[in-house]
Amino acid sequence: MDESTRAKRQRQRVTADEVARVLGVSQSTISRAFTATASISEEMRTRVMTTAAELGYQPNVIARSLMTRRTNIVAIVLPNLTDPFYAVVLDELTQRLQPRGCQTLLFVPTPGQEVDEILPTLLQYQVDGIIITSATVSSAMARACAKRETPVVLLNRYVPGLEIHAVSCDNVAGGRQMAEFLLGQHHRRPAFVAGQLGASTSMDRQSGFVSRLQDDGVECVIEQGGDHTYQAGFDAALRLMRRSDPPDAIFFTSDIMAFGGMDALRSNGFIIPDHVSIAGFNGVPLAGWAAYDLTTIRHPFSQMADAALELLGFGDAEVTQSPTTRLIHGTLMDRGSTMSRSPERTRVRG
Amino acid sequence: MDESTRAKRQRQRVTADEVARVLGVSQSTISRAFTATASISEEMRTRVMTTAAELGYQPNVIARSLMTRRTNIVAIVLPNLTDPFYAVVLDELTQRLQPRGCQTLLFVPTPGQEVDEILPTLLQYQVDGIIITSATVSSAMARACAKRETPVVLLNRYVPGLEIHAVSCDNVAGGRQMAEFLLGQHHRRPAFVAGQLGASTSMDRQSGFVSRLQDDGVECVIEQGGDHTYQAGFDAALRLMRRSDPPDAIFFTSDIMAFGGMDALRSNGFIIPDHVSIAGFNGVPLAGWAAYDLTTIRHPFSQMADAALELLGFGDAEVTQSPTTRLIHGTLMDRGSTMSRSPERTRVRG
DNA sequence: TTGAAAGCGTTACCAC
DNA sequence: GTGGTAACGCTTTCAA
Repeated sequence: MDESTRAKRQRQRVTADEVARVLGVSQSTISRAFTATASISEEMRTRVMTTAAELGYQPNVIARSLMTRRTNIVAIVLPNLTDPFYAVVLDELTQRLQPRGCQTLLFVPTPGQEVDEILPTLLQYQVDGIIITSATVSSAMARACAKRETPVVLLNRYVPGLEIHAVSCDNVAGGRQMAEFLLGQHHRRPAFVAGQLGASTSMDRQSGFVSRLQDDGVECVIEQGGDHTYQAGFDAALRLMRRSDPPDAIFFTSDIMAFGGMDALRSNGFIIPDHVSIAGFNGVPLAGWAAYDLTTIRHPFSQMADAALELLGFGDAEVTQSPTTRLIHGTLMDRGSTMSRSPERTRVRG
Repeated sequence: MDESTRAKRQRQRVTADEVARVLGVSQSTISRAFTATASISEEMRTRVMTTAAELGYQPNVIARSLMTRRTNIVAIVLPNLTDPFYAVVLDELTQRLQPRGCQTLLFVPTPGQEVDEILPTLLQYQVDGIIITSATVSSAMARACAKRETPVVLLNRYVPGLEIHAVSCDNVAGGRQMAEFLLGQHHRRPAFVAGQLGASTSMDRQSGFVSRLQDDGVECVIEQGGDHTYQAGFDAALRLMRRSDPPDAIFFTSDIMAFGGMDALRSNGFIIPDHVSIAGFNGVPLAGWAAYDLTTIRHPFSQMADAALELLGFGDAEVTQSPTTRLIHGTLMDRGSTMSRSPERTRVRG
């Protein structure tokens, strides 16, 4: 390399070559100084570090990852950021990744865009792992990732038979818990507001809820919400309460829909929980605030994040695992949006 | 490269070399097929693309960026994700970056960690641009970025004299707007709840608010909130209302604090806005929901995101600009958390 | 412990 | 329009 080329490069950014030239050592030595396990004398390391600091040299992780095949980047796919549920999930994951020296690369599919479409783009970034929330992938894509040895974890979704890791709240159990709770409060005309058609999370909550109600011979009205939005919950609640046989409790498949439902009802003169009990699913922080004080099934956010990273291979155990599904139980938060329909009596389970 | 080496690599991932070998063309040709502007025959391009698809080849953007010096990654620094304000900001930015072929790399400083500390780590990723929200950097760091020709934009903060791009809501003007509005509603004992000590956003809102009040000879109580959290707002509201001279309006420096304040007051028997008017600053979606129906200054989220990307050089204009500060006016959202203190009379401004 | 040299998977430049 | 070859900035053998 002649001097003019070097000068030109230097203007751009400081490289290991540059530091080596200044110190009169080889470029390999610079690399070693920045590798914890490399064999290098303590004296040399400090010399390198000092000069590096002076010149403002920082190793280029992009160039490094070409050799090491590790980018220290984990891709996270989220359907949207406006639902506080995903904000919590992203927060939990990022807080765990950063101390491990990993950063989060965000992918938000546009509405209607399948995860399968964006996965190739995502793989181009050579990420060390992929976390996909509230969506699934084709088995072909799952194989493509496996072939590249890029671990993938589905978060908040699982697909029986699909050869892929999955971590989810136990939605069936959650639905049952809520049914049990509402039955205990002597509700007799419960309704369930579903999310997107075909979304397994919502269907599982529904099936757990409905089947537990049926155990006690209680029928359940099913209302299609359409999607997991405030507005969808808002509309669904009004449709339900305008029926000739309005429910005495509404279980929304997600908190954000419950918030919409509560606002709709209150704006229309209904008192919660006196006129109707409201329950949600997620347990986002807002559900605990006084304005909503929403009874809900709280996702085990921390445990889910821990499990996801463990399955990605970021845990303490460095074992490559065969596709595993982890179902974690949520916690019912008994709050003010629900009340017993016969407060005088204490229900005795038999 | 001998055959055994090639076989080993092939098992890992498909490279351009591999596609070239299969097609019996040079590796350069593969590269050209994936470069829109490259000169290559249409026939060859389709042949390459077909084989690439069959083999599952996708260009390695990490290797590419080593040559092009573009990673198509923009770093976004956010203090936390639990405040819905940042969820909106992140959402707006990501939605604009993705269509431009750019992805978002997230950095969340741990509490107490300065942005200056994480900037070196961030720069190692060779990102094409950096957006820092609600924080600032030292002039030394700003110079370090400038030297590397990595554009930086401060979002929701600006530092006069610092050689760095900045985009912010006009906080002084916002404070004045709110003062004007509350005066128009005949409030006479307004209070302001500040955020973190020394945060320019909060101080600017305060100074605009207070100075406009003084124009009308109205005094303002200043309450230190401490930080931008629900709990801080909760506590501050109670302190204010327990004074011997409680305010008739409370202007919180951020929506999330106002939410806490409203919940605190309602839980303690206060009626909003009858007993006291509440106002916030940010205009997050939740502020518009019926549960809070909060009067607030809505940040010009879209324009701020547009401006930030433009200053990063992602706009239509490809001009490298000298450090620019863009102040954009917010919009006062007149909602139900505030009311006129003398509804009979229409105030006539003189 | 250190230096030289061979990759890592691309793009860019130069001939033809 | 295409092939060869030199970067890009690093890590990692292999000798010394």
